[in-house]
Amino acid sequence: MIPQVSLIIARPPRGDENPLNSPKRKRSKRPARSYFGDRTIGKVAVIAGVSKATVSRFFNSPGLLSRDTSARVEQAIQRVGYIPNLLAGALTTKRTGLIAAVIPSIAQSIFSSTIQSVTDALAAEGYSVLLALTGSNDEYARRQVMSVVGRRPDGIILTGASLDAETRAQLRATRIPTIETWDLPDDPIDLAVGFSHAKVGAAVAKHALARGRKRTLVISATGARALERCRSFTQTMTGQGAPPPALCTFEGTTTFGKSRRALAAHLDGGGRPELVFCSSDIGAHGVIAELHERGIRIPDDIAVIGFGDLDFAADLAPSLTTVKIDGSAIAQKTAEFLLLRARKKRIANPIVDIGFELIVRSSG
Amino acid sequence: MIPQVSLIIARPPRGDENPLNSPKRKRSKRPARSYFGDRTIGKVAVIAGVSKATVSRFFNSPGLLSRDTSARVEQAIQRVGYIPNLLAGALTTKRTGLIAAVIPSIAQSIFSSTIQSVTDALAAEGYSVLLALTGSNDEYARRQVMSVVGRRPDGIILTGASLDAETRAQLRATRIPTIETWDLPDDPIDLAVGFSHAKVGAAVAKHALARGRKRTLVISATGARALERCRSFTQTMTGQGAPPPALCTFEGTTTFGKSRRALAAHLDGGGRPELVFCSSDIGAHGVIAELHERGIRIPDDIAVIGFGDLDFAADLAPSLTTVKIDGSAIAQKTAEFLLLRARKKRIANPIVDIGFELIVRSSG
DNA sequence: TGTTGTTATGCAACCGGTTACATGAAACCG
DNA sequence: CGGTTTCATGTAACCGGTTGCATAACAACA
Repeated sequence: MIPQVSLIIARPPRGDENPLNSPKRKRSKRPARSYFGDRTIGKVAVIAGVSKATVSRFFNSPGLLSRDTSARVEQAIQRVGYIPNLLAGALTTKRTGLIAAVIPSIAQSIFSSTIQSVTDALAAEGYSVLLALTGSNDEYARRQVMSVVGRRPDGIILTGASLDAETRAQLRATRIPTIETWDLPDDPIDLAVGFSHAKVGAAVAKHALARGRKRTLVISATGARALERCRSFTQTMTGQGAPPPALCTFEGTTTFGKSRRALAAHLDGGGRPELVFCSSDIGAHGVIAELHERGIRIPDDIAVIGFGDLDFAADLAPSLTTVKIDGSAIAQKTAEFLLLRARKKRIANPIVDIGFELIVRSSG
Repeated sequence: MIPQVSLIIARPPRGDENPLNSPKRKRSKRPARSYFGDRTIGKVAVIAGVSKATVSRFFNSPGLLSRDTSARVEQAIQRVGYIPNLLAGALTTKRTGLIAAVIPSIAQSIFSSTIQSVTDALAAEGYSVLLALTGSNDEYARRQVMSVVGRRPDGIILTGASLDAETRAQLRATRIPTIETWDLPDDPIDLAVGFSHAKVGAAVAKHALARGRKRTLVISATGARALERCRSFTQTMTGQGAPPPALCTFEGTTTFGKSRRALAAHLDGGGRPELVFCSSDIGAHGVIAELHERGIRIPDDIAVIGFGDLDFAADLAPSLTTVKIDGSAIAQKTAEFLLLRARKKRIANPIVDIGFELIVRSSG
């Protein structure tokens, strides 16, 4: 009894008059109202004079309801301004309608248009995209991924993030459909849609050699994939008797300025490459600007090759020779895979090599 | 006693043989297993020999548990490989830890770095970002926003999207903290962090006039904000006796190529502006490229002014005169606002003008 | 008219957590 | 040493939906 008294004293929240004689008053209502107050399916049901189940069916299997009921429910929904709580539904159905996109950065990233396409494609099917930015810190990436898993997405798209073996194993253990894109890992977690960075490096090297350019410079970010292209470029060049390429790298994302200054430093240091291979078109753009400034002719004195075939590549002067990756094809295949998994269909070939194309324009 | 027996009989988990004599068999188990199977808080609790509540407290108020219990729970978590289901928790707490970012596009958008910063800042507090891409279609934007609301985010960040009055009203009615960024609407939904596009247009116009340039060309995307800058630029110019600026617009996002071709067309059509004002640095970049091609001197013959102070602006040749918006300050204030709202603190000044800066470099 | 389907709905048991309140044990106090 | 706190934990009622099963009302059929 005494605790009861102390309880009454401790709780004079709102109006609450008349708390007398309720010998075993059960839990008073929870405090934290959601912003939605009581605009729930239950309220709609009461107003429409039907059960919660019927309102639920109004949304999920409208065909079951009679014309009359359907109309009453619809009215009630309007009156209340009801918007279904997708979280609550997801708890039962085990389908959150969430797709996680894990990506190092969205600011001027080569991947962002892929994410854009995937998001568009999936939005049409009612999915929303959860964004997880990993930066280039591995430990941080791990935490981001685990946090994402806690939200039980229906799918995870990994793009450009490098995860350690343990995180990959944990991810596999969740059994969440996972798609690695823009790469073809040796040991995929689940599905993969990408291309071989090694082949890209080799193809560019062969092109350079075919044009008789042997002294080369690589300007690259330090991402694992960019370095892989660089490695195979180097290997192919030296394999054909060319001298090992010079290498300038920088941390983080590629920018126009970083790349431009990298080239400037190299030239000032006495470097005289016949060809510069950049890890991104953005970098190539910076290189072209610097060469222009110095009055060096492209490609006669120095050829330039980029990566990505970004929207401006064809419009540069000279137009940029680069490697085109069909990002929207990756996006499309990725969306398709996710939908197949959602429908529990078998996927015959879970690893898709989307290929790439060396687009030879005037710069090299 | 009987329930015990029936329980034993009723549960021959697999193989479902022997369904005899269960007169009122209760609901068989639900079909759709989640990917996580039964790795739930309940399982952990059983293994650790405690109640679900205790496991929950292990995560949410670890201080309450005894050293011993805490250790046992932790072990059980490890053994099970348990990852808490944030959705389930959110249902009770009414805090989803989700922040929705509504934005027209992330591919090469001036806003994407703001989203990036906000995401980083909020990730540290345990929030995840839900991405909603609206495109430039109003109806589509409306649907995206409503779909987002169904997920009950703890906050909504509106950037660059234009919503009709009804959608805005609905959004206000949800009482979800909403921040409009990169703009200062007349009638904000809730909070706003931005700057006046009209003032930007006016400032650029005054700068042009101060340098004696009267014949101008505006190359702009058709977004509401870009047009607003254009409008006030025009008004200020004509107000000072200059002729009305010529105007080239294009739909969708600004690209290097679109902008470059727009200028080319204008010049070919006989236009002879003294200054070109672009709605984006990307566009200005294209303009500079075209002027270079034609051997037109910048800024002596034609000056160029951009918008955004993107990372390459200072590195162009000539370096680009542009309007700098402190996107990370917007992001920081936005994150701060959201956290304040989450903690139910009062916000003294809900509309923040972050200002802008005209950065005069060599191009104009 | 009794039987058997259909249809449209309601009932209530979940989903996987959180948390107000209850409880038992140990610590503290005069 | 009885009474009061404090501490650690358990119990069970939610959160807001979904859905298997039951049922009532009718139509169709023999």
